[in-house]
Amino acid sequence: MPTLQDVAILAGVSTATVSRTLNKPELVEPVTRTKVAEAIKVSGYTRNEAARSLAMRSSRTIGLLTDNFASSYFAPIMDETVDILREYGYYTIVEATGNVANNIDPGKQRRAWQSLISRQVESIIVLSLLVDDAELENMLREFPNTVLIDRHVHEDSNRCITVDHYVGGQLAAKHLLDNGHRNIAMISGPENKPDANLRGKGFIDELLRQGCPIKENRIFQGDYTITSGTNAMQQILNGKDEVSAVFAQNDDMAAGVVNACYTAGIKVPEQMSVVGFDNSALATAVFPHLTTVSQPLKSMSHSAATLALNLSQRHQREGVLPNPQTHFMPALIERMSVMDIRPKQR
Amino acid sequence: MPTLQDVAILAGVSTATVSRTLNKPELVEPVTRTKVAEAIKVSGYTRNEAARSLAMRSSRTIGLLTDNFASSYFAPIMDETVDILREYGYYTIVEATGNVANNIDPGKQRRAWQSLISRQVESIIVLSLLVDDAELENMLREFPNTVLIDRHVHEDSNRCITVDHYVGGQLAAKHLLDNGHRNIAMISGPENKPDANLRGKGFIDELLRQGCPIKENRIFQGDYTITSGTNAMQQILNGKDEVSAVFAQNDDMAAGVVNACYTAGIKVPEQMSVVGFDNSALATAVFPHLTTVSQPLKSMSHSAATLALNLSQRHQREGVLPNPQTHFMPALIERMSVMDIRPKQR
DNA sequence: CTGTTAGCGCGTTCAC
DNA sequence: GTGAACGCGCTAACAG
Repeated sequence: MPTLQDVAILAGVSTATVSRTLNKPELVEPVTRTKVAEAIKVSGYTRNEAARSLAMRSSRTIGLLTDNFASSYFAPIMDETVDILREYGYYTIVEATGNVANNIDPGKQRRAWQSLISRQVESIIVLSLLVDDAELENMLREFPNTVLIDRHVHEDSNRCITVDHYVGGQLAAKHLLDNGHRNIAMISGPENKPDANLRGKGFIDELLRQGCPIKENRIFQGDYTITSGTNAMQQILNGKDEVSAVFAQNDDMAAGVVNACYTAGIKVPEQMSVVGFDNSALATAVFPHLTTVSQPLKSMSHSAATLALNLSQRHQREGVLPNPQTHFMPALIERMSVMDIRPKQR
Repeated sequence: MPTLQDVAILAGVSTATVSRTLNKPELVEPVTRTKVAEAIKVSGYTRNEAARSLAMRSSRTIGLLTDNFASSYFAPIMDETVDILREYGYYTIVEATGNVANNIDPGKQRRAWQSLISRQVESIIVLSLLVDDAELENMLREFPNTVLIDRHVHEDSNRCITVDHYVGGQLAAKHLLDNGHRNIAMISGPENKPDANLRGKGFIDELLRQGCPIKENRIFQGDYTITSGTNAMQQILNGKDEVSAVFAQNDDMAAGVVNACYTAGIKVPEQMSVVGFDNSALATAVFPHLTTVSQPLKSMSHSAATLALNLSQRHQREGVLPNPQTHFMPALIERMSVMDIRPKQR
């Protein structure tokens, strides 16, 4: 690997000049500029970011901490964030804790996080459902330049991107009610997850408010996995309870619900309506395409990136970007999995 | 951020000693060792990987280049590879080119790749369907320490992990034939992709070999997306051609096929059998669960990681690992989307 | 506009 | 077993 030094000699200038043509070309004579450019080309020089970071006391990189690549509902956020950050000349390094659903390993979480810090990231965006609250608190304390997406540990709105899951739950309830459903079941996400709890609470409250309280025995526990959705639905079906609609607190479980229905010979939406949550890739992969509650991932990514940038060293130099929106509202996406069962009027 | 220096002062020793206790603890007196450990703890020291890379002339990191996080069939490979590499004390830094299906941007590809190189990765694992062959050749030339997963540009088996797609196609054909299907259609992947072509060729050849050649007009062009599967299947259905089974060259398209069927009131597998390819997460999300051809992703990841390690600087020092298997065979996973239509025997 | 010089934080000889 | 000194590749003053 050729170094700045090599290029300098080749171009017959000093290393400082090469560095300048690379970083502040306007400060260097056009003639030497091309001379240097030439030397860079023929030598195949690539700058050493490690050395650069050291010298600048700034890595110009931000870290993204996620659970795992395979089951991330948030893959679109990752793509978007990386893109935005790159526009601002920032690197993103993404680390996965390797946690999968119920198999979480705090050791790996910490190592992944440590790895980001030792790479001198200027801030960290946490995009994880599986790092628990206590651990998150620790991370926040040890490394304050942290932006949380959809986690509520810290109340500083400068560090948290949030979505109103409660409203999301309400949206789901309203939609079902509007379509004439009265016998409604719900499949919850993991018990200890605030987002899941909020979705449930919004749903239940709205049902109650509209005079159609949900029955206790129509609430089933799931854990956001497809199979948990399938299992819950089987219970519902076996119960011989006359349910006409189900709200699954995420799309994976909703897909499981659809599976259970068809396996049992129940048609969706003709005999069973289902509403999901997240508007994940699955929603348009299964039949029928899922009516679901979507989060504005793109906007959220943008805010997260902006917040991370503002927290970084850039802050002190080029000034901060205007503070972006941090609280977002979900929206109901109407597709094919809910049927209007109101009596036809003529 | 505290530095080695800070720790040294705090512990009342030299920086060299701190460095040693960190990297070669056996060379330092137990007493001072604990003294240093203490100082590290109270100061909250984290080592600066940038400085370390510089001094060691080695980053101990390998790069993973992929298309994007959102639509990657290879997410499991990424998770697995990162895990393995970490076991060997190696960092993985993953970059996405941001390319999506038909929207590929060579500029972004190159930037993502450059970014890896400037971070001094010791080798690169390419896990991409969307970087084209010519570009791949360039990368290989400029940076030879590259491992290719499921791409065949370079014939060096030390650098290529391959899967036998041809055999995969055969497997799909055999399975359909074994279940009594004779009127079979196929939906191809992108035209210019060798993997897709091979899957198709294996399928067609096997059908021919068993005396049941596929009709020209039963081959439809897709592009690996769900909607392309749906569209192709609609054509098949509209054609009033008596097809009893469809082979989709990947699971996404197979999901699209199932969608089209149910939309048209055709039951899968009762009225239409379908076989997919990849054994992706989708395969067990849709109804019915897809019978599909799977690639041994875990083994492939292991090989890729090993190859990357052997190519890295580690090579010259600690010696290389035994060369792993590089060519893999797919397997048919039987689930619920194919029906046996052979006449019942008594 | 360009060259000289001095570190950034760490690993590594080489003396002691 | 430990410390002093040097250098990795680069940027950032400061002169000129």
